[in-house]
Formats: sequence, C-alpha cells, structure tokens
Amino acid sequence: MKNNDEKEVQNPITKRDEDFSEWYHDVIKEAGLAEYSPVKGCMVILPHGYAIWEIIQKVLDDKFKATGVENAYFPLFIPEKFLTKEKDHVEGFAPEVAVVTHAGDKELEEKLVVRPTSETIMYDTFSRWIRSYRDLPLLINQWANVVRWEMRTRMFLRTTEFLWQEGHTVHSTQEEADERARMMLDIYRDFSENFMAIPVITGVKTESEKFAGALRTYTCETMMQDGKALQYATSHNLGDNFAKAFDITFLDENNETKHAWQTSWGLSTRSIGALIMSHSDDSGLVLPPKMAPIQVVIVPVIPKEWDKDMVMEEVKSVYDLLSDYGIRAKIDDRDFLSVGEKYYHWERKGVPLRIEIGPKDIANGKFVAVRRDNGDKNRIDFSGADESVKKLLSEIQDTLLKNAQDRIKENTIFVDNWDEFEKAIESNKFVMAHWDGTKETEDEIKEKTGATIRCVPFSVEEEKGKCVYSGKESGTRVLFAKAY
RNA sequence: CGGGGUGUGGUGUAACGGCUAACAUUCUGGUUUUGGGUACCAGCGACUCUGGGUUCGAAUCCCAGCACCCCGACCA
Repeated sequence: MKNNDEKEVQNPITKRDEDFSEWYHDVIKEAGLAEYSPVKGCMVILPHGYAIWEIIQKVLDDKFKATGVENAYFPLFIPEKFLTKEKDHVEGFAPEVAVVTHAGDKELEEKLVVRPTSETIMYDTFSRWIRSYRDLPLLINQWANVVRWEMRTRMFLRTTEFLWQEGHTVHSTQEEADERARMMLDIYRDFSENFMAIPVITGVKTESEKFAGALRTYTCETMMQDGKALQYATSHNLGDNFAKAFDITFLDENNETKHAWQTSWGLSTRSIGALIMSHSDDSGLVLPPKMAPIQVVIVPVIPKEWDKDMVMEEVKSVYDLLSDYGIRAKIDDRDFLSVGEKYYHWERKGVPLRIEIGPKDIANGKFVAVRRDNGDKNRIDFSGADESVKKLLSEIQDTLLKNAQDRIKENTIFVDNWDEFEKAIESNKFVMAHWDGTKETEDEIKEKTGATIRCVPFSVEEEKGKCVYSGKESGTRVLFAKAY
C-alpha cells in the first residue's frame, strides 16, 4: 500500500462526544441498519438491522415458550369502542392513535383504530375463550407492528410504526399474575444482560409513569453512553382492571364467578436503539457477538494473483470449520475492493471479529483476528481455530457487558440535597435520591430539571431519609434521570 | 404546538447580486493495484425546496408557503 500517509480519508461518522444525537444517526446510516421513509416518523429497517431483530425474536421466542407461552396473531384494526372500555387506557392512548374512517370512498359506520397496543382486541376475545379455572392460565404472545402517532420521532427509539412482541396472560389469582409479570421482567433482564450486553436496573414505575390501565408497571431501565436513561422493556400487572372492562370471568373450584387477573409485557425495536447507543464508538456500530448477524468476517489477503487459489482454499476451510461450530461467519471475497476498504466496511457494520488470512499467515500456521471492541490483534493457530474464535467472541461479549456495567456504576450517584441533585441531573447522571412519594413533587422536579423517576429499583434497601425536593419524610431512594 | 436552525447533483460542501453553478465523494466503463480507504483515464448526474417580489441581471436580497433537523411538551 502506498500513499496512506498523504491521503487522509475522512471518517464519515460524527464524534460521539461532540454531538451524540448526530453520531447516533451516523452510526445507523453507516452500518446500514435503517433509514427514514417518505412517511414522516416511519422507518425503513434495512436487512442488516432486520437481521438483528430476527435474532432478538428467536432468542426471546425460545425463552417465552420455555415458560409455556404460545404465539398467536390478532388483527391490526380495533373497533374504536373497544379502546374506550377501560377508562385509564383510553385516556393514555387517545392522543396518539391513528383512526381509519373510510374504506375506499365509503365512510365507515364504526371507526377503526390502528392498534397502538392490543390489550383491548385480545381481551374481548379472551372473554369468550375463558369459562373455567381450568382454562387458566392463558399465556399468549404476538409479534406485531403497532402505530402510535407521537409528536417527535427518533430512529428505533420512537417511530410512528414499530415492531414488537406483546405478551398477554390471564390468571386466576392476583399473586399468580404478579409472579408472571415479574418472571417476564426477569426474562427481559436476562436477555438484556446476557445477550445484548446491556445491564439494566429493574424496578417499579411510579403511579404517573405506569402503563395506562395497569395496576403496577415493572421496567428495565438502562443507561446510554450519554448518560440518559432508556426504558428497555416493560411488564405490567394489569390487576383486574381489564377483566372488569372486558368481562373476563371464570368459574373457580367452588363454582363461583370470579374476575381474572392479567399481565401484559413487551419489548420493541427500541431495544435495537439501546444496542446501538450502548456499545458503538466513533468508528461506527459495535455489536455484541450474540446479537451479531455476522459474528466473524474473513478477509482473504491476496498480494499476488498466483496466491489466490491457495489463500481461498485456506479461507474456505476456516469458514467451514467455524460454521460447523455454530459461528456465524462470512467471507468477503469481493475482488474490486482493497483489504483496507473491507476493514472499514465491516467495522462500521459492527462485526465483532475480523479474520485476515494471507500467504504469510498460511506459512506461519497462524492467522490474524482483530477485535472490533478494542482493536486488539490476536494470532490464532489454524488448528483448533473454532474453539479459539469462540473463546474470543465470548471475551468480547463479556468485555462489552463489563464496560457498560462500569459506565452505569461510575455515573450513578447518591444525592441528598437539591443543589447537588440539579447539578447531577444537568450532567446526565443517574441519581439515587429520596422522594416523598407525591405526584406534585415528581411533577415539579420534572418541570425544574427535566428528570423523571425512572423507577423504584428492586435493589434498593429501605432507608429513612428526607425528600431531596420537599424535605418531607421518605422511606426509600428512587432513581431519577433524564430519559429518551 | 412553542423556541432556534437549515434547504444547491445520490452524499458532503463552495460560489462578492454578474461568464456554461464549482469541488470532493459516490456511481458507470476501463487500466492499474490488493497485509488499513491504490493511482490514473473517460463518463453519468442539479430548471440551486415551491410560489411571488426587488433588479438590466437572483443560488445569493425581500415576503409567503412547504420540508427537514435540533431543543422543549407527549411517549416504548
């Protein structure tokens, strides 16, 4: 290679520290994950982005099914009157629903709402499915798109239409329902930490932040690289609110009619936004190996034409070795690109490990493997490469999780007075502070600082103290942060 | 819906009110190269967001509209 020193090629990606928002969009664009569509607020998910979603689907689906959940599909359109049956639910969603008023040029007698979530249409059906306690628990999940006409959108984090899974369960006792809500939250936590390499803080939402119609909302909150919080997934204990609104009743062992107890829980394409914002750097996307559609890219290095067959043969055999071992590998054999261009290309796409194989490597019996997360070069024996690579991938996975954990630890602070509180929120910290438990205080803090109570974490100990804002008595600390 | 900003080839930018709207990159064809963005040749590609106005003359100045971006309110 020549002229490398003379020619400076500009990195097309904005520096993360300079403008986080622009950096985020650059990463998505350069990695080929998604683009905005002609319809404002909607998003085209490109193959590379969708491949990540497919991995999410597969992993979660398996976990759900292991707990007895079955998949089903309910319609996109919901009769408007369904939505209005549960009072809090309609108040929560009315401002953001899209309504179908016409079919062709004919006006509909009854307007149809494009689902913002499927509680209502599912529960109307559930009420006919459930007769006896022997029909319970009912455990249903669906993978679907939903539409919420938000005022402001952002790639993956908030789009007008988005993809998600929504699970809906019905139980005979409140305890069992709550247990299920907690169980699903734990599945999300496990998935987030062990697959996405994103540590989360689990807890309960406050009254004003909970889901419209829920008794109690559990949440996984996580911290992005700019320090802001993102609600990653939620699980709701719906109590018997919807059961009463939709008349979901059953006969118990004593032949008495009872209202059922329900849960719903969901994870959306927003989690891909969390994935991007958690690990990526100034060179583009960084994917944890377990979430990477391509875990290893093999770049053949062919300095002389007569080396080609030999190199490609070796490349192919490494590829086969890895594939047989269950590693998602790809050979980049495009001959119109230089190796340098290929390196940059796959870096921006977030591929965790790059393997370079050329005549020198073949002569030495070792090839080069470069980690995406820290740039480390490893020399790996051709023999036993499958295990070595697997080990490297698992190290990358662990490193990404650890980095994210350290980030949360370093940026979470305990605060007991208002000045420090304001300062901490201003610098995008997670703030653990006492709160008097009132909506008024919560609202005023939000008004003054932009911070919301992300959750009352399960992990906090009971502790007497004074509310950081009002000075009133408080029994526990809660998590405050600015959020997406 | 409030506050701010920006609209020029696919992308990123340039052009004092004045010549055929410039440069880089991408893209197409070719030659050459291949261990971190090779080099060169040729080519495609823009009624400068829309509509008015000022002017001998507008990408440039003025007015209106529209679009997009950022910051808030709303939210997964």
